[in-house]
Amino acid sequence: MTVTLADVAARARVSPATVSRVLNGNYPVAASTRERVLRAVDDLDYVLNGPASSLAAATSDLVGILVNDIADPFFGIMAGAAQTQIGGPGDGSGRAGGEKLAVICNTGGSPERELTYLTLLQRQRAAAVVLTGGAVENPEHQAAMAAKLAKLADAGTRIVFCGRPPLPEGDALVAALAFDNRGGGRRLTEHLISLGHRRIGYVAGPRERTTTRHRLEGHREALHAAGLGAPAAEGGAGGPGAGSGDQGADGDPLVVHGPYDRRSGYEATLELLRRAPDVTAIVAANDTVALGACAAVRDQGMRIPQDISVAGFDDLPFSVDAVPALTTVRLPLFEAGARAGRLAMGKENPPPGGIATIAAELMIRGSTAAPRG
Amino acid sequence: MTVTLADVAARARVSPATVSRVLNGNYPVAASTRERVLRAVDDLDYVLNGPASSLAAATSDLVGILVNDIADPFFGIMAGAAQTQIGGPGDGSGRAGGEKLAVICNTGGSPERELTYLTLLQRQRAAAVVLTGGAVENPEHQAAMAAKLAKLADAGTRIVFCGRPPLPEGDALVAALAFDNRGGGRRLTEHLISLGHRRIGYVAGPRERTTTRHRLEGHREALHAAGLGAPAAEGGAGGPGAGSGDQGADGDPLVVHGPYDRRSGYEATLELLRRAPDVTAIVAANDTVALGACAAVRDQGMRIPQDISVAGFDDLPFSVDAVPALTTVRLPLFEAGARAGRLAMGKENPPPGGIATIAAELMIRGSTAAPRG
DNA sequence: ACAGCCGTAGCAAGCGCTTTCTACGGAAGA
DNA sequence: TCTTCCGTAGAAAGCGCTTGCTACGGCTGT
Repeated sequence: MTVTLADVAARARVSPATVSRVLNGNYPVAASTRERVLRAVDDLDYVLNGPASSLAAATSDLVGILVNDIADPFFGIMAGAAQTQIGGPGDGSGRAGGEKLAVICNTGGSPERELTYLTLLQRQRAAAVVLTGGAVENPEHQAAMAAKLAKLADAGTRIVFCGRPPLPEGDALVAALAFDNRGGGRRLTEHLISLGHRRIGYVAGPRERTTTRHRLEGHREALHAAGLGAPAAEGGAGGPGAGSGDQGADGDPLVVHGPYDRRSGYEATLELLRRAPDVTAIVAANDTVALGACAAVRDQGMRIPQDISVAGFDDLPFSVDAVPALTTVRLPLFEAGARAGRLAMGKENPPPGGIATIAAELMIRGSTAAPRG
Repeated sequence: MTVTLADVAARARVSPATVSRVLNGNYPVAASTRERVLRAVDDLDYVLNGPASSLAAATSDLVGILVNDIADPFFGIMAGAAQTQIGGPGDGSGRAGGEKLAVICNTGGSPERELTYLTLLQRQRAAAVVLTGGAVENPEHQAAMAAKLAKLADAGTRIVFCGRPPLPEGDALVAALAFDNRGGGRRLTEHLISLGHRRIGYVAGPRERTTTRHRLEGHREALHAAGLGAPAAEGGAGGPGAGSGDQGADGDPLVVHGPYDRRSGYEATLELLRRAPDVTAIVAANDTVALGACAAVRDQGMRIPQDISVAGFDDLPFSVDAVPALTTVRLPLFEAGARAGRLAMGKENPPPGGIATIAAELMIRGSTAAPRG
């Protein structure tokens, strides 16, 4: 039923070995023979059997891209950009050789699924794996990840981090592209402070996430530098047994944690406004959350930015269209994703030290202004 | 270096066949033996070799999901939902059996890449393929797609369409979930007409796209029904050699085509306003385009909806947060994606006739209102 | 007590491809 | 003219797993 290499070989009157070599193009084959083989391939409509090929060659052409939530453009943009460098033609060069299949895996932010996907990828002998987004800061999980990644790495899989810091036990085998979340967070809050804000609410992302922590730390750095610091809750690996409440278990009433979604932004903002009616600005963990925050502020009958300023993070495409346009921190998601893709393909050399920090740029727009006289 | 089935077998003092059967769980194995094997697997940290397994079993656990643009939440939501039903655990049942690896492939809307991915998937002997989004209405491409899909289908790959109509030569092997784009488009325009609008501009998606055509047809149906029809340009497979201009080559000056992105919405709206300064409403091909349209309207110094109404399509998450909130047509993207995933997994029976139409719901919000007296 | 079964486990034959090693013919060098 | 070498093609040995078929006890039925 299905056409095999041998069928093609028979039709081209050559040996299977020759057909394989023509297809892989890594061995000298006379032009006339090649042509005959190619014609046979065409005539028979032959399609290589991937599993068989991978088995024999001990490598596959799969590249995994792990994301927390593919419905979120933050990840969609990075994943799409990475795929640009990995799969299909489209690089204009026609049916180029480096054809790989990019596999986007949606972990939903769950550590178990992350590990499961890594196993699945290991099972497929993936050529490379790109890990995007923030990592979960759970020692146990991190250890499991490190072990798994080490195993993948020495099975020949290239590992690339994109927008997340490398694991503590970072081995030299990985390349990492980390966003300057801390610096971006700091500059954003500095901007607010320079406008005259003194009481700033912060809608943070989920706890135990590097991204969440770094952005929040940047925020606090700015606050402290301006002498506005809340009780310092920094350093250490987070207080033990902080419970799961959204309440500022850090002891800081001006910070509320929640998932990275609109609803969380809405509710956390309401909570913040209840706790501290005197806040004049709200910083959200990301743009999506900021949108929810804006809605909440508006529903409370306040105007942005006259009554209260709101800022986001990421500069997703829709942020410029918010009304007023959202002040935020721009992360070059597409560029970073593309670079990660290139790194995964071995098309680009890893940065010195294996890790590069990607700058974040403050985008000042209409949603922030000086507090009312 | 790498642990193989045989190693596990040796350690468990059984034959490789037995280990395989324990792992696949499709053959009776005594409990005690199973336990011994499982322990050996654990001890050795064994990971199945996917390619070898796929080769021997002539099936793989890959499921492909084709999307036009993964950075667009429209696709991200569907893909994520589908993956929910396909990959990883997370269904609460722990390491269930039906573990599959969902592969999201980003075609960028390009026919060639679509075909390329299908070939790659065919090469991997994918268990199923989910095609999302509108199809390109190019006879040649459609024929190629039909041929490719037929080949996939009789290689045992399940084919599911999600949010796109099945191919003309629809064989019974596929299940299709089609959005009621035409009906949604019609109701949206009817709503505008009922508010009193008579001159309605339309920012359409790219030509040669089923989605674009259906939404536009719905719009025109409503117009005609109200006796507002422009020169009827319907039926037929589109005028030949219409050139590539954005201009209303259909002959309808109130319609401008462009890609499904914000920028296109912005520019097309400017063009529309120039051509017909008397329009009182603008319907966009989708929400993203609508955001661009809103920006353009605002930049022209007009207010929404007092001076001009704007409507979108899809009801993406950010639409409710636009200011004013966007009137649009809600498509149950998540539900459809999940259902497609289930269909792909064979967890759900295909709808009668193989094709189901998914209803679109009109969401009336603040961006549309009666035109100024 | 013996034939016949059922429940389990092993044997061995591939699955379709890659790749090392060998072979062969002709061109170039001696 | 004979040897050497290069360019090119074939033979064959796996890659690690699945699975049809066979084999072997102990149970049941008569």
